[in-house]
Amino acid sequence: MTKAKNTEERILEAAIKIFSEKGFSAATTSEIAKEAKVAEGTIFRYFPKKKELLHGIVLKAIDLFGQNVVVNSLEKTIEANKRKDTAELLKAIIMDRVSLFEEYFPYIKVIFYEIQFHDDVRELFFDKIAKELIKIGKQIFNEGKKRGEFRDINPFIAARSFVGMAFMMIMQRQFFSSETVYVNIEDEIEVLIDIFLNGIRKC
Amino acid sequence: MTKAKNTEERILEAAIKIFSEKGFSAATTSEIAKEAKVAEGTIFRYFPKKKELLHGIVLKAIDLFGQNVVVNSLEKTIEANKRKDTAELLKAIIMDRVSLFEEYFPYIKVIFYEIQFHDDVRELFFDKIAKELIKIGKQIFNEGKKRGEFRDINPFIAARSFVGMAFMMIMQRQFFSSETVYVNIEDEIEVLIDIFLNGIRKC
DNA sequence: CTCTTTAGTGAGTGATTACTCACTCACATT
DNA sequence: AATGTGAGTGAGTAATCACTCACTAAAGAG
Repeated sequence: MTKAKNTEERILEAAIKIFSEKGFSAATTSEIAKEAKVAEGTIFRYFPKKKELLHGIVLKAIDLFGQNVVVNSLEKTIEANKRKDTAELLKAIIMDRVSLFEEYFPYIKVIFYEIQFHDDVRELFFDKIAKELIKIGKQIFNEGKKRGEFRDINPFIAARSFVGMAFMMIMQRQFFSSETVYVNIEDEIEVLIDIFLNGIRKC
Repeated sequence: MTKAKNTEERILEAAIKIFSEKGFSAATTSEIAKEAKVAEGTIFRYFPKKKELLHGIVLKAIDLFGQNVVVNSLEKTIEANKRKDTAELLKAIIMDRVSLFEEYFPYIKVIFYEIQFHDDVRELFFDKIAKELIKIGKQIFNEGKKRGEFRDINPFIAARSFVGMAFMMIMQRQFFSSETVYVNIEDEIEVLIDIFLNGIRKC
């Protein structure tokens, strides 16, 4: 039982590694088996089809997301909102999640890229992650709006814009870090938040 | 000769279609052949390896980009900057490129996906497209800065942020259009520009 | 100790893949 | 009319793929 759980975990971790390196289609089950140090047949005991490995990854990501992002950030939102202004709150939330984001980047990468080819992945992602993210975003945004800090901007577009800014930063850092000038990631995030909040703030 | 050029074109167009639908690895040369209405062997006369099809697509995208974006937008930048402010200029440039963007979305999709797996694609993209985009972005930004319209923000981060906002919008529209409320794309872009310019503007 | 169960194995399999090559045939050249 | 050329063909091939299954080993139950 303990051994079994361990094996399944090892297979999933290997799958995440290989999928994020090569993409779902280019990854082979034999390579995943080698990485997980199990026989190829063992994979199919736990995941009867290759695609179920992908589902396993998405489900694990949803789980991790639920643990680390939703609960935690909502708590902080409510707690910190009593003392600080929205800018500082947002900054605190994002900064707190930078390392988490980098740690789970392989998951993000796999989900983000395979979303376009697999409808089931897309639906899972949207229902379990995107909706929650949108909810949190709107919540924070509406809080600031109520206090008169923000202008009257569609909160969905605002939240999506910020995610896009952050996403592009991560992408550039991942793929073109050597070609572009290096800036400390915390400094960069401060700039992002600065641009974004100024963008939606009354002034 | 004319027939030959036609064949190569047809193969490339079929490849773009299939690659953007399934990704490079999941796409098969036989399917591309069927789509292009040539024998499978014909593909390998023009593109000896499957991967050269991918290169062909990237090169074609670079070509289209050079024709439609770089030259055109730089001209417009210089010309329009004499009368309008940066907000209007930016709006004009983006609006003008929306339909172009949607038309060439399969190219963008393929390049964006494969960039992470193929160093050669990455280098081509960076040298021929990203550098130009950064240059244009900086140019527009510095123009506004010189006039005292903008605050002192790293122009690279600013430009990248805007691209990220737009990119996320396109992504959401492509993959989650049915799940989210539909807003006219022109209105959305106005919001994006509004947030962005407010974000970098002095006030 | 025997029997049952169950996790793990890896050689084997049919299907599919990228790629080859001997071939065709509509032309142009002589 | 005879010959040469090269774009286009598609059956063929070796390699590789996801997936299967008869098996082993270990451990727990009786």
